Amino acid sequence: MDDQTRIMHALGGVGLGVQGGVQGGMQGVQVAMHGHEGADGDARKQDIGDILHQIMAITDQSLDEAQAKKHGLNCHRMKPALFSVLCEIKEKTGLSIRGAQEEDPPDPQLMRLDNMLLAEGVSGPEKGGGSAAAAAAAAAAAGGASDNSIEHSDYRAKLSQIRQIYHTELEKYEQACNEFTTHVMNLLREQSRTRPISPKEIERMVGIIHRKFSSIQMQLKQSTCEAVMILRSRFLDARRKRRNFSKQATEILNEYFYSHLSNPYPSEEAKEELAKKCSITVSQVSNWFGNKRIRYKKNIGKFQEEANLYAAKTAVTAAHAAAVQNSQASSPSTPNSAPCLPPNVTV
DNA sequence: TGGCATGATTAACA
DNA sequence: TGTTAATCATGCCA
Repeated sequence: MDDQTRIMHALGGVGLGVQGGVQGGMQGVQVAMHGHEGADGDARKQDIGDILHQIMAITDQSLDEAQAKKHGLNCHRMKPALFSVLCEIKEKTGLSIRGAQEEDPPDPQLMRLDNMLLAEGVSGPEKGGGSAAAAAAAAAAAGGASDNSIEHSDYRAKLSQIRQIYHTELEKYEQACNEFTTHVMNLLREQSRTRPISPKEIERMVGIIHRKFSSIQMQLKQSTCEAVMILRSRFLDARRKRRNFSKQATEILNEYFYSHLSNPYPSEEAKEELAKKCSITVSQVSNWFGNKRIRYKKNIGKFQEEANLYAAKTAVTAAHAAAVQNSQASSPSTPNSAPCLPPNVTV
């Protein structure tokens, strides 16, 4: 590091390395201070040189010594002129540095995270404790399943919890960012009394701080998204929600299947009726019949026993119905009499 | 805990 | 659009 650069470093905290700027500045200092090049020019140059050397030496001194020296320099008669010229130099070079650091375009990853959090109802206005997408997904996944509402409310509660944590953390980050920014700005303002710091430089520093904090925020957003994804898969994935139908429902479906074995294709009306009886959805009935047909066809032998069982059951039911009908026809005055089963049928 | 049962999903097809 | 066939993922039981 050459002397001039060290001078500028000591003055501005930035290694400018712009020789023309420093030299021009030094001329400017002289012109500003004296307005002319006279006979005592050499002596004044020597004076400025002394000041600059004192400034340079500050960094090598102890705190107490430096403090005393700083006070002396602050009271020096040339300080205002030298300070304003150095500010001017720094402003010029600072602009050229900033030119190379244009505003970054919006990060696509951050945009994706923001969009997702918005869609899930984590960021933005609360959508009644959970997202519409989640509600739709849950409804589509479980249809009319009885425990759907319970699980969905559980999902909403968990999502709300994630949302709350996210906002608390976000608030903390913002507060920390503001506090840190204020702190740095105060420090810079304080330092601006002894070294040239332009408002634009402060602005740039604030930008750097904000960028650092937004990268931390991005991590928060990413982990929140992951949490939502896990929650979704845990609660809303239909395959995870598979529950065996009740024994009664399976019996009703099997009875229909085996009593229509020659054509096990229930009509839409029959499906609706079965769905109502079994407390399941029509599409669940369709799924059940689809699975049953293919599995029966694949292994008739295995299902034979079941088929016989349900055939017998159907026969009993039919006989029972017929008996009740006959009984009602012969003695209408005794509608509540015990069922009369055929002698060869055991229940 | 492994294996079977079973409900759901998906691609292909008529 | 409904069905088939394959497959997945979970539930259940010995």
